[in-house]
Amino acid sequence: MMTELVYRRVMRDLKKRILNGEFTTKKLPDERSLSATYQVSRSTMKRAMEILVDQGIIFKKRGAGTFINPLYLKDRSAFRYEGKNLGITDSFQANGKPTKSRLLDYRVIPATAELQQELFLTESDFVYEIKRLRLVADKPVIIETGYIPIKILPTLTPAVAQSSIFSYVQDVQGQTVNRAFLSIHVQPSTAEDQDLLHLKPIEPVGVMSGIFFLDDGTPFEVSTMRLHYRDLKYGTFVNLNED
Amino acid sequence: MMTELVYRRVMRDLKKRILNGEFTTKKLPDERSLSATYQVSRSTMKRAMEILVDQGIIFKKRGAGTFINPLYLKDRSAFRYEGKNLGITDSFQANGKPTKSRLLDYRVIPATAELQQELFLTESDFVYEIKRLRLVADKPVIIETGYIPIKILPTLTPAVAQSSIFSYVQDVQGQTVNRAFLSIHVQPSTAEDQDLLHLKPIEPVGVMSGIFFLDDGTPFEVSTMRLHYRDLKYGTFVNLNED
DNA sequence: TCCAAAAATTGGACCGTATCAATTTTAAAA
DNA sequence: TTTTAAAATTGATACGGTCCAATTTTTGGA
Repeated sequence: MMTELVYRRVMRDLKKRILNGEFTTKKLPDERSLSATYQVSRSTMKRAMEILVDQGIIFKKRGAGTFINPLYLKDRSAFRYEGKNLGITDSFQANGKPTKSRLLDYRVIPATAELQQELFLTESDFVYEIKRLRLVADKPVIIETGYIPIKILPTLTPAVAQSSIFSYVQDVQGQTVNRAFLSIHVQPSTAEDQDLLHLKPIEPVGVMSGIFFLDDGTPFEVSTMRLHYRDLKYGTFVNLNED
Repeated sequence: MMTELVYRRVMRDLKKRILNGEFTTKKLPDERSLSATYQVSRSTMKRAMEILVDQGIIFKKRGAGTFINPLYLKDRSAFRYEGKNLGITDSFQANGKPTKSRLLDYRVIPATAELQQELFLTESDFVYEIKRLRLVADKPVIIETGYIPIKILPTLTPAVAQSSIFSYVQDVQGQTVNRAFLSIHVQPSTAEDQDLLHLKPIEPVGVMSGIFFLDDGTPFEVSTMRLHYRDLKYGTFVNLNED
């Protein structure tokens, strides 16, 4: 069992205290005092607080102090924007939706030059090529083509590929897929798109492609998802001051 | 003029070097060497690199090293809605081509139910409705509609609305817009879309909408951009398991 | 040659310090 | 009382260090 990291413990506790309304003034104690009460260094305290800042729960003003975002307490559900954009999270994680999956293709091929690049492989490496059609309520929604290095998942079978590969990874390897680099765009549809996704010839198709990483940073899968444009929904928080 | 922060200088330089292809092996020197060459502490080096990790440009593997995300270098799209350039309200760049902005509409209206939700307003609140057409090389590319509460920016004028609202906020209120919730989808086009963006009736339109927040968490603006679907491109780094 | 153990490498967590900048508070002056 | 200047507060940046965990490389023995 992994011992919980200090800054996460502090972060969680502080968050809990905020939600419990322990800070009636809407102002938190200063960093130095907080780090003293938690018996951690100020750097760790800052790290914990920074996460809450990113979540929009608190904000800091140099020279003045740290304050609780009143809107957060007022209506926390409004801060959970996830409800609006089930688009992608759904296809990442198997969260209880009535989705089915049909295996269109499943084979092992040598890694192409492009795949070698993207998954950090060599010429001698092989990958699974997995093509699936995802159905929601028996309607085809996503055509997904994914490539996974054999050496990462030597025990993969078609049966597994048909259901959730990600949870399989978690079971077998104890690792989670939790980061991805995604690129989203829309392009003219192919005949196959039109056929499977019920698109008219002139209608375009939505494409989400990206690399998925394991906990430890290993590139795990390269995947392209093609979907009806009406299903292309994506929402995210963006920090604007990072350039 | 503010002297540039050390970690930002290092971050920018490293980013530049990566994009220039200086690290052919797709592997960066280790943190300790890098901090030595940049003459900064390891903590500062980590801070600089962490930003690039968040941007999806590099990723790290403990014990192994730091690597360049191969997808990042490839597929650089026409528009990059990243960082500051995420300019729904403000500056967005298009490969150095000259962009113009035409004010289509500017009025004050009562906040609709939806706006009340998104901007935390009440029935008695009013908002500016600002509609602009953005042109790249004299061709209309984006139809943008934004809503800003009067009580946040009582002094806004059409002249300002045509140029940069964000920097205006900074000047007048000393606040920055530094976070946004951005959502992307595609929907059937309206007659106006078809007209302005040269879409055929059956072709859909790309929509990017965002809620922008000030430092203190106040929602500052709701904005919607409608654009030709071929221009709808977005790259992002996703973290799935956050508390 | 091959394999397992040991060593070196590399990123992660945490600590503590010094200095600075923005803001608020206090004290002094008008 | 009001205004102004100094002092204290508070978060931000930057430094450098220790220890640890994951991975890779080297080494030594079978």
